[in-house]
Amino acid sequence: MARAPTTLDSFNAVAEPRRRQLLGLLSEGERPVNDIAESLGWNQPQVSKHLGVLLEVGLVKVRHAGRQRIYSLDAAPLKEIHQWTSTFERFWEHQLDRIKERAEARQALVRNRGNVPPGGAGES
Amino acid sequence: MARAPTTLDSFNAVAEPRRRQLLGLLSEGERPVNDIAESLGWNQPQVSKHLGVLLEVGLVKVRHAGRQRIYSLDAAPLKEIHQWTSTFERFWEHQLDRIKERAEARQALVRNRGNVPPGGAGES
DNA sequence: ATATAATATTCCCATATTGGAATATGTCAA
DNA sequence: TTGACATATTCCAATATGGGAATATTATAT
Repeated sequence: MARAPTTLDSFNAVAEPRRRQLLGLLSEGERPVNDIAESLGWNQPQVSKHLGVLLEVGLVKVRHAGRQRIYSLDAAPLKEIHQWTSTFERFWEHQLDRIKERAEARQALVRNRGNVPPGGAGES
Repeated sequence: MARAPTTLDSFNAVAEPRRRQLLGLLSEGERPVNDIAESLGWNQPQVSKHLGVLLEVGLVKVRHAGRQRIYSLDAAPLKEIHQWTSTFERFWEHQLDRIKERAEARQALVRNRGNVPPGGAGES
């Protein structure tokens, strides 16, 4: 089996740094393709291809204006990613606290027994 | 050029649903490989391979315990993803508000002119 | 109808993937 | 040392990628 297509979901679509860059640009406002190409310094087909992926997963919308296609951000699918990462928030939120706790535990040992366990901080 | 390797960053590592599942399991506590394989119903080499990717991007840690390797979650790298998606939070937070606003604008037009313009807001 | 501008699509290449099967490595016990 | 358990690695197939170059499509103006 191969890797899941980038058009499968927003997790895969957004794994590509250039597509994140593209979304960042569109967060400033809607834009036609050539504008984007010039702003980012990419060539036009590459822009169209990346926009195609983003379109398939619903991260952008298109509006036809004459011969231009105006692309705009539709960030809703990012909500799923945000929510998924949120379920792990507690693991990095209290990281510093836990480090502090360990340091304090070592301090207590120093005060009680007068020596420092391996890898620990010295006494005050 | 090919797609970026899954071991490049957490964005790529986490694009695979099975790896998200694995992280979810590890969020309940550290576990040896065979335990994971049994819990998820995967075969052992697959578990080792996915753990290898997660290890390379720093999403898990290993501890050797006899012939077992106990893997544990290290969610810190997910913070970057969380923060990136947060950048777009305002776009989905006020989405319902904006839909409501458009609906109200149409209602106002109906009251004023007695008809509804196609799909959008007309003159004031 | 024709030329031109704006965008999308196709073809190609080098590379990486996931899963399965088989095998290798490492660690303990007797 | 030998055997058994726990885990990692290798080899394979099918598939998908992203970039470049060339080309096709679509829409406008004359």
